[in-house]
Amino acid sequence: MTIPSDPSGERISDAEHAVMEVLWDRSPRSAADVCEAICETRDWTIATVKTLLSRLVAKGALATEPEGRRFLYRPLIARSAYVGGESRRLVNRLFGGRAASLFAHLAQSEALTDQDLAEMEALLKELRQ
Amino acid sequence: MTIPSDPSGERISDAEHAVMEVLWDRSPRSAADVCEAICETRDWTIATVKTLLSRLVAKGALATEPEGRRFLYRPLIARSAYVGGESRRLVNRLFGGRAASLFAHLAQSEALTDQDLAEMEALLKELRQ
DNA sequence: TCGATAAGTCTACAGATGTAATCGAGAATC
DNA sequence: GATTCTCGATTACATCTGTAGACTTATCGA
Repeated sequence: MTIPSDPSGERISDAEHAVMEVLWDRSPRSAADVCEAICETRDWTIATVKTLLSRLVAKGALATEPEGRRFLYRPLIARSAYVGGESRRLVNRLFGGRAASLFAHLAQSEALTDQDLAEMEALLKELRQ
Repeated sequence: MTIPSDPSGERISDAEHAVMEVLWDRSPRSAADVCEAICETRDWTIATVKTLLSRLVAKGALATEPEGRRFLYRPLIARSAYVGGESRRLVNRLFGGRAASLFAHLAQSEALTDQDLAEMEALLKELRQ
Protein backbone atom coordinates (compact mmCIF):
# COMPACT_ATOMS: atom_id res chain seq x y z
CA MET A 1 0.00 0.00 0.00
CA THR A 2 1.28 3.43 -0.90
CA ILE A 3 0.77 6.70 0.81
CA PRO A 4 -2.14 8.72 -0.64
CA SER A 5 0.33 10.96 -2.45
CA ASP A 6 0.70 14.69 -2.32
CA PRO A 7 -2.02 16.68 -4.07
CA SER A 8 -0.06 17.68 -7.15
CA GLY A 9 2.18 14.65 -7.36
CA GLU A 10 0.52 12.26 -9.78
CA ARG A 11 -0.27 12.96 -13.37
CA ILE A 12 -3.85 13.51 -14.39
CA SER A 13 -4.75 11.81 -17.64
CA ASP A 14 -6.76 13.35 -20.46
CA ALA A 15 -10.00 11.62 -19.52
CA GLU A 16 -9.48 12.47 -15.87
CA HIS A 17 -8.85 16.07 -16.79
CA ALA A 18 -12.21 16.25 -18.51
CA VAL A 19 -13.82 15.21 -15.24
CA MET A 20 -11.81 17.77 -13.32
CA GLU A 21 -13.07 20.50 -15.63
CA VAL A 22 -16.64 19.61 -14.77
CA LEU A 23 -15.87 19.89 -11.07
CA TRP A 24 -13.85 23.05 -11.46
CA ASP A 25 -16.86 24.51 -13.18
CA ARG A 26 -19.08 23.71 -10.22
CA SER A 27 -18.62 21.64 -7.12
CA PRO A 28 -19.26 19.66 -5.08
CA ARG A 29 -21.22 17.33 -7.34
CA SER A 30 -22.27 13.71 -7.23
CA ALA A 31 -21.09 11.13 -9.73
CA ALA A 32 -24.47 11.18 -11.42
CA ASP A 33 -24.28 14.94 -11.62
CA VAL A 34 -20.87 14.82 -13.24
CA CYS A 35 -22.15 12.27 -15.72
CA GLU A 36 -25.08 14.50 -16.43
CA ALA A 37 -22.65 17.21 -17.42
CA ILE A 38 -20.26 15.19 -19.51
CA CYS A 39 -21.47 11.70 -20.48
CA GLU A 40 -23.34 12.88 -23.52
CA THR A 41 -20.53 14.83 -25.12
CA ARG A 42 -17.82 12.29 -24.38
CA ASP A 43 -20.13 9.37 -25.03
CA TRP A 44 -19.38 7.81 -21.65
CA THR A 45 -21.50 5.75 -19.31
CA ILE A 46 -21.87 6.45 -15.62
CA ALA A 47 -19.53 3.52 -14.96
CA THR A 48 -16.72 5.29 -16.75
CA VAL A 49 -17.27 8.45 -14.78
CA LYS A 50 -17.23 6.50 -11.54
CA THR A 51 -13.93 4.90 -12.43
CA LEU A 52 -12.38 8.24 -13.29
CA LEU A 53 -13.69 9.82 -10.08
CA SER A 54 -12.22 6.96 -8.03
CA ARG A 55 -8.87 7.29 -9.72
CA LEU A 56 -8.83 11.02 -9.11
CA VAL A 57 -9.63 10.48 -5.45
CA ALA A 58 -6.84 7.90 -5.25
CA LYS A 59 -4.48 10.41 -6.82
CA GLY A 60 -5.39 13.02 -4.27
CA ALA A 61 -6.91 15.33 -6.86
CA LEU A 62 -10.44 15.11 -5.48
CA ALA A 63 -11.98 14.96 -2.03
CA THR A 64 -15.25 13.28 -1.19
CA GLU A 65 -17.82 14.27 1.35
CA PRO A 66 -20.80 12.10 2.18
CA GLU A 67 -24.15 13.55 1.34
CA GLY A 68 -26.90 11.22 2.43
CA ARG A 69 -26.15 7.85 0.99
CA ARG A 70 -23.71 9.02 -1.66
CA PHE A 71 -20.60 11.09 -2.19
CA LEU A 72 -20.06 14.57 -3.41
CA TYR A 73 -16.78 15.24 -5.14
CA ARG A 74 -14.74 18.41 -4.90
CA PRO A 75 -11.36 19.34 -6.41
CA LEU A 76 -8.39 19.38 -4.08
CA ILE A 77 -6.14 21.08 -6.55
CA ALA A 78 -6.93 24.45 -8.08
CA ARG A 79 -7.46 24.69 -11.79
CA SER A 80 -4.86 27.42 -12.02
CA ALA A 81 -2.28 25.18 -10.39
CA TYR A 82 -3.01 22.38 -12.81
CA VAL A 83 -3.04 24.66 -15.80
CA GLY A 84 0.16 26.33 -14.68
CA GLY A 85 1.89 23.02 -14.22
CA GLU A 86 0.85 21.72 -17.59
CA SER A 87 1.85 24.94 -19.31
CA ARG A 88 5.22 24.93 -17.71
CA ARG A 89 5.74 21.31 -18.61
CA LEU A 90 5.10 22.11 -22.23
CA VAL A 91 7.32 25.15 -22.25
CA ASN A 92 10.12 23.21 -20.61
CA ARG A 93 9.80 20.19 -22.83
CA LEU A 94 9.45 21.93 -26.17
CA PHE A 95 10.97 25.35 -25.72
CA GLY A 96 13.76 24.84 -23.27
CA GLY A 97 11.78 26.71 -20.65
CA ARG A 98 11.62 29.90 -22.72
CA ALA A 99 8.05 31.12 -22.86
CA ALA A 100 8.99 33.70 -25.46
CA SER A 101 9.91 30.87 -27.81
CA LEU A 102 6.45 29.42 -27.46
CA PHE A 103 5.02 32.81 -28.21
CA ALA A 104 7.22 33.21 -31.26
CA HIS A 105 6.19 29.84 -32.49
CA LEU A 106 2.49 30.49 -32.12
CA ALA A 107 2.93 33.81 -33.83
CA GLN A 108 4.78 32.36 -36.77
CA SER A 109 2.35 29.52 -37.21
CA GLU A 110 -0.42 32.09 -37.36
CA ALA A 111 -2.10 30.52 -34.42
CA LEU A 112 -2.58 33.97 -32.96
CA THR A 113 -5.62 35.99 -33.90
CA ASP A 114 -5.71 39.75 -33.99
CA GLN A 115 -7.64 39.62 -30.79
CA ASP A 116 -4.95 37.47 -29.21
CA LEU A 117 -2.35 40.01 -30.22
CA ALA A 118 -4.34 42.92 -28.90
CA GLU A 119 -4.97 41.24 -25.60
CA MET A 120 -1.38 40.29 -25.17
CA GLU A 121 -0.23 43.78 -26.02
CA ALA A 122 -2.47 45.14 -23.33
CA LEU A 123 -1.22 42.57 -20.88
CA LEU A 124 2.37 43.34 -21.67
CA LYS A 125 1.87 47.03 -21.24
CA GLU A 126 0.39 46.36 -17.86
CA LEU A 127 3.21 44.08 -16.81
CA ARG A 128 6.01 46.34 -17.88
CA GLN A 129 5.08 49.60 -16.32
CA MET B 1 -0.93 -5.48 -41.43
CA THR B 2 -1.80 -1.82 -41.34
CA ILE B 3 -0.86 0.97 -43.65
CA PRO B 4 2.23 2.88 -42.43
CA SER B 5 -0.01 5.72 -41.31
CA ASP B 6 0.20 9.34 -42.27
CA PRO B 7 3.22 11.20 -40.95
CA SER B 8 1.49 13.27 -38.32
CA GLY B 9 -1.29 10.88 -37.44
CA GLU B 10 -0.14 8.99 -34.37
CA ARG B 11 0.81 10.48 -31.06
CA ILE B 12 4.44 10.56 -30.05
CA SER B 13 5.01 9.66 -26.43
CA ASP B 14 7.35 11.42 -24.03
CA ALA B 15 10.14 8.91 -24.36
CA GLU B 16 9.77 8.86 -28.12
CA HIS B 17 9.88 12.62 -28.19
CA ALA B 18 13.25 12.58 -26.46
CA VAL B 19 14.57 10.41 -29.28
CA MET B 20 13.09 12.73 -31.87
CA GLU B 21 14.90 15.67 -30.31
CA VAL B 22 18.21 13.91 -30.78
CA LEU B 23 17.46 13.35 -34.44
CA TRP B 24 16.13 16.84 -34.96
CA ASP B 25 19.39 18.07 -33.58
CA ARG B 26 21.38 16.10 -36.13
CA SER B 27 20.45 13.40 -38.61
CA PRO B 28 20.67 10.84 -40.00
CA ARG B 29 22.14 8.89 -37.15
CA SER B 30 22.44 5.23 -36.24
CA ALA B 31 20.81 3.68 -33.19
CA ALA B 32 24.16 3.51 -31.44
CA ASP B 33 24.74 7.16 -32.25
CA VAL B 34 21.37 8.15 -30.80
CA CYS B 35 22.15 6.17 -27.68
CA GLU B 36 25.48 7.89 -27.46
CA ALA B 37 23.65 11.18 -27.33
CA ILE B 38 20.92 10.30 -24.88
CA CYS B 39 21.42 7.03 -22.98
CA GLU B 40 23.53 8.58 -20.28
CA THR B 41 21.19 11.41 -19.38
CA ARG B 42 18.01 9.34 -19.55
CA ASP B 43 19.68 6.30 -18.04
CA TRP B 44 18.61 4.07 -20.90
CA THR B 45 20.24 1.09 -22.52
CA ILE B 46 20.71 0.71 -26.25
CA ALA B 47 17.83 -1.78 -26.23
CA THR B 48 15.43 0.89 -25.08
CA VAL B 49 16.59 3.27 -27.77
CA LYS B 50 16.12 0.60 -30.42
CA THR B 51 12.58 -0.07 -29.27
CA LEU B 52 11.73 3.60 -29.38
CA LEU B 53 13.28 3.99 -32.82
CA SER B 54 11.26 1.05 -34.12
CA ARG B 55 8.05 2.46 -32.73
CA LEU B 56 8.75 5.83 -34.29
CA VAL B 57 9.38 4.19 -37.65
CA ALA B 58 6.13 2.26 -37.29
CA LYS B 59 4.34 5.51 -36.53
CA GLY B 60 5.72 7.12 -39.64
CA ALA B 61 7.70 9.69 -37.67
CA LEU B 62 11.11 8.42 -38.78
CA ALA B 63 12.56 7.06 -42.01
CA THR B 64 15.42 4.60 -42.23
CA GLU B 65 18.08 4.37 -44.85
CA PRO B 66 20.53 1.48 -44.95
CA GLU B 67 24.12 2.42 -44.40
CA GLY B 68 26.31 -0.63 -44.76
CA ARG B 69 24.86 -3.27 -42.50
CA ARG B 70 22.85 -0.97 -40.31
CA PHE B 71 20.23 1.75 -40.48
CA LEU B 72 20.42 5.47 -40.24
CA TYR B 73 17.34 7.21 -38.88
CA ARG B 74 15.98 10.54 -40.02
CA PRO B 75 12.87 12.50 -38.97
CA LEU B 76 9.94 12.50 -41.35
CA ILE B 77 8.08 15.18 -39.50
CA ALA B 78 9.53 18.62 -38.89
CA ARG B 79 10.15 19.73 -35.35
CA SER B 80 8.15 22.88 -35.93
CA ALA B 81 5.15 20.83 -37.02
CA TYR B 82 5.36 18.68 -33.93
CA VAL B 83 5.88 21.62 -31.64
CA GLY B 84 3.06 23.52 -33.26
CA GLY B 85 0.70 20.62 -32.89
CA GLU B 86 1.53 20.08 -29.24
CA SER B 87 1.24 23.75 -28.46
CA ARG B 88 -2.11 24.00 -30.10
CA ARG B 89 -3.31 20.91 -28.31
CA LEU B 90 -2.44 22.47 -24.98
CA VAL B 91 -4.02 25.80 -25.81
CA ASN B 92 -7.18 24.09 -26.96
CA ARG B 93 -7.40 21.77 -24.01
CA LEU B 94 -6.63 24.22 -21.25
CA PHE B 95 -7.45 27.64 -22.61
CA GLY B 96 -10.36 27.06 -24.94
CA GLY B 97 -8.12 27.74 -27.88
CA ARG B 98 -7.25 31.26 -26.74
CA ALA B 99 -3.49 31.72 -26.83
CA ALA B 100 -3.80 35.02 -25.03
CA SER B 101 -5.19 33.18 -22.04
CA LEU B 102 -2.12 31.01 -21.91
CA PHE B 103 0.04 34.11 -21.80
CA ALA B 104 -2.04 35.74 -19.20
CA HIS B 105 -1.64 32.66 -17.12
CA LEU B 106 2.10 32.42 -17.60
CA ALA B 107 2.41 36.08 -16.79
CA GLN B 108 0.36 35.87 -13.62
CA SER B 109 2.20 32.82 -12.40
CA GLU B 110 5.43 34.72 -12.84
CA ALA B 111 6.67 32.18 -15.32
CA LEU B 112 7.74 35.00 -17.60
CA THR B 113 11.14 36.55 -17.09
CA ASP B 114 11.99 40.11 -17.96
CA GLN B 115 13.77 38.80 -20.97
CA ASP B 116 10.68 36.90 -22.04
CA LEU B 117 8.66 40.05 -21.75
CA ALA B 118 11.15 42.09 -23.72
CA GLU B 119 11.33 39.54 -26.48
CA MET B 120 7.61 39.22 -26.71
CA GLU B 121 7.21 42.97 -26.81
CA ALA B 122 9.63 43.18 -29.70
CA LEU B 123 7.87 40.37 -31.52
CA LEU B 124 4.50 41.96 -30.99
CA LYS B 125 5.67 45.27 -32.33
CA GLU B 126 6.90 43.48 -35.40
CA LEU B 127 3.68 41.58 -35.90
CA ARG B 128 1.37 44.53 -35.52
CA GLN B 129 2.87 47.02 -37.87
C1' DT C 1 -41.56 -5.91 4.48
C1' DC C 2 -39.65 -6.81 -0.03
C1' DG C 3 -38.16 -5.98 -4.35
C1' DA C 4 -36.35 -2.25 -7.44
C1' DT C 5 -32.90 1.28 -7.36
C1' DA C 6 -28.90 3.63 -7.09
C1' DA C 7 -24.19 4.41 -5.05
C1' DG C 8 -19.73 3.09 -4.50
C1' DT C 9 -16.23 -0.81 -5.05
C1' DC C 10 -14.06 -4.58 -7.54
C1' DT C 11 -12.84 -6.70 -11.50
C1' DA C 12 -11.85 -6.77 -16.52
C1' DC C 13 -9.58 -6.11 -20.52
C1' DA C 14 -7.42 -4.11 -24.61
C1' DG C 15 -4.12 -0.71 -26.16
C1' DA C 16 -0.23 2.57 -25.10
C1' DT C 17 4.06 3.32 -22.79
C1' DG C 18 8.49 2.59 -20.43
C1' DT C 19 12.08 -0.34 -20.24
C1' DA C 20 14.48 -4.08 -21.59
C1' DA C 21 16.23 -9.20 -22.69
C1' DT C 22 16.67 -12.45 -26.23
C1' DC C 23 17.07 -14.20 -30.97
C1' DG C 24 18.75 -14.76 -35.58
C1' DA C 25 21.70 -13.26 -39.26
C1' DG C 26 25.39 -11.14 -41.22
C1' DA C 27 30.18 -9.05 -40.52
C1' DA C 28 34.64 -8.95 -38.60
C1' DT C 29 38.31 -11.45 -36.62
C1' DC C 30 41.52 -15.15 -35.66
C1' DG D 1 36.20 -21.73 -41.61
C1' DA D 2 34.88 -21.11 -36.58
C1' DT D 3 34.05 -17.78 -33.26
C1' DT D 4 32.66 -13.58 -31.78
C1' DC D 5 30.47 -9.28 -32.24
C1' DT D 6 26.76 -6.25 -33.67
C1' DC D 7 22.53 -5.08 -35.86
C1' DG D 8 17.78 -4.99 -36.26
C1' DA D 9 13.61 -7.85 -35.13
C1' DT D 10 10.89 -10.27 -31.87
C1' DT D 11 9.23 -11.02 -27.44
C1' DA D 12 8.42 -9.65 -22.56
C1' DC D 13 6.31 -7.56 -19.01
C1' DA D 14 4.70 -4.14 -15.59
C1' DT D 15 2.09 0.14 -15.37
C1' DC D 16 -1.12 3.51 -17.06
C1' DT D 17 -5.24 4.72 -19.58
C1' DG D 18 -9.79 4.35 -21.62
C1' DT D 19 -13.88 2.21 -21.08
C1' DA D 20 -17.01 -0.44 -18.80
C1' DG D 21 -19.53 -4.65 -16.57
C1' DA D 22 -20.41 -7.19 -12.19
C1' DC D 23 -21.05 -7.12 -7.24
C1' DT D 24 -22.53 -5.42 -2.66
C1' DT D 25 -25.13 -2.83 0.09
C1' DA D 26 -28.21 0.53 1.63
C1' DT D 27 -32.47 2.96 0.67
C1' DC D 28 -37.04 4.08 -1.06
C1' DG D 29 -41.43 3.11 -2.92
C1' DA D 30 -45.29 -0.23 -2.98
